[in-house]
Amino acid sequence: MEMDVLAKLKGFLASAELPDDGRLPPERELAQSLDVGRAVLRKALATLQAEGTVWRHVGKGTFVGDRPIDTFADINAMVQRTNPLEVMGARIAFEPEVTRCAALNATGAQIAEIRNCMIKAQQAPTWRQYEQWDNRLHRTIGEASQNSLLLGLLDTLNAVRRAVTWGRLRQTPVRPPADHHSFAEHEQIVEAIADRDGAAAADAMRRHLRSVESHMRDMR
Amino acid sequence: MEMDVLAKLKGFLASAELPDDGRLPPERELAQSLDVGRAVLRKALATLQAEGTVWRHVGKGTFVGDRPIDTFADINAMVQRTNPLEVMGARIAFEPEVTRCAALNATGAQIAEIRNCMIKAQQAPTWRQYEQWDNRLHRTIGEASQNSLLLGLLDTLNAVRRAVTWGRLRQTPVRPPADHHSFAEHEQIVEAIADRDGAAAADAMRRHLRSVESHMRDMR
DNA sequence: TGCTTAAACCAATTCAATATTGGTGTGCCT
DNA sequence: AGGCACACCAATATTGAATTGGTTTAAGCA
Repeated sequence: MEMDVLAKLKGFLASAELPDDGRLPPERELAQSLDVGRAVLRKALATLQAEGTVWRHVGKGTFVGDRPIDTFADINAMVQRTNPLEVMGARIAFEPEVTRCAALNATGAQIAEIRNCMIKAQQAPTWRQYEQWDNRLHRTIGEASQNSLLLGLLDTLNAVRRAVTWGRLRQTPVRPPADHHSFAEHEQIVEAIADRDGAAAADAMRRHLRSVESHMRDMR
Repeated sequence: MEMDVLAKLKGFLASAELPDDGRLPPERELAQSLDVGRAVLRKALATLQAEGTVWRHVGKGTFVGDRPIDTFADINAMVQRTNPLEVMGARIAFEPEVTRCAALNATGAQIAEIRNCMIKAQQAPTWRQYEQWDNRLHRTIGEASQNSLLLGLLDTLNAVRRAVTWGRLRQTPVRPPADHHSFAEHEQIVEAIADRDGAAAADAMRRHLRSVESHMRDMR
């Protein structure tokens, strides 16, 4: 039998320069290069795969290194373990710092959109639409941080929040009152971001969320 | 002028059966259906969009309902969109606040375990084991926040971090030097938590992560 | 028999070309 | 002015062909 296809293969891996993603040529080409049949090459590749130095997938190819993790941040698990109080705690811990980054990195267009969301929220004729614009305001602040990972975490947080807060949508009054506490707080946040004042922005967001939290308690 | 294109459009929305994703026909078709020019239709659609009953995007179409935020709880998606610099930015924004919560809420047992992780990290004979204990230290701090949602977000952040930082494992020296900068920084963090001093804990963690970040830059 | 090779086929995936779609401008008409 | 038809653009969707790991089959060779 072909005595050491595996050794030959390892030699190839050592010598050949692989693209930065670690992909190595398809089986058919590689078999020709190494002057081996495909079946034998596959056996060697199988052992490499078994010992973890290589991973492969139909249609994608064969790669050296570790298989990319396919773990989802299980939002359902978080939802089951947490509660509205924790959600507010997490928001109070997290969002002010996101806001600080936003104040330092937001583009002019993003500041304009944040301000637009604020105005639309103030003018919202129903609570439904108010919350829609409020959500969008907070998320645009996340985008303005210019950090896609922070944005991803914020989205996760919001997904959990929506799942936890579900069902208890406010429908008591028809529309947010003109002196709704959030309006002034939103303005302070937007002002601080527009001023590029990170500390003030973080403080304003923290005050806003604390205010939301206390009103949540009042509602029960 | 066409007096009530908007009313006609709303009538269409009410009568016509939309596909379950809420997509409505493209502008050109819709204009013909309603027997209106595209420009006027666009004006009506613009108001609908402004009042939030509709969202639109180039290439996608026009949809009724809320714009779906492209929430990526998918860690792989986060990994692909982010980079090591963003990861450090997110850690610097997020972990200090988690540490603050930990200082306020940690149990005695958790403080003891955090301290234990710190000692084990100092004594680690290899970089591999050092990072293992370092990871566990940071995660125990997350547990000590007593907020399962914060912990979940921290886990997500760490999963992304591991995936992004993968492959560039340090192997230069055999073991962390005795005067490694992290050791003193870890002690400050643990002290502040043990003192129940939230602000000091957050500051210490922030200094620690900034230090890690600067050393990362030096490595290049 | 026992093992390899070559070839054909399959399903998952990628890739490139094409078609749609919202956004924008221009000229023409009333 | 304002409505309309038309042409263009950039972002997105869609489609079809090519690629790739996996599997089977048959032939070749010891």
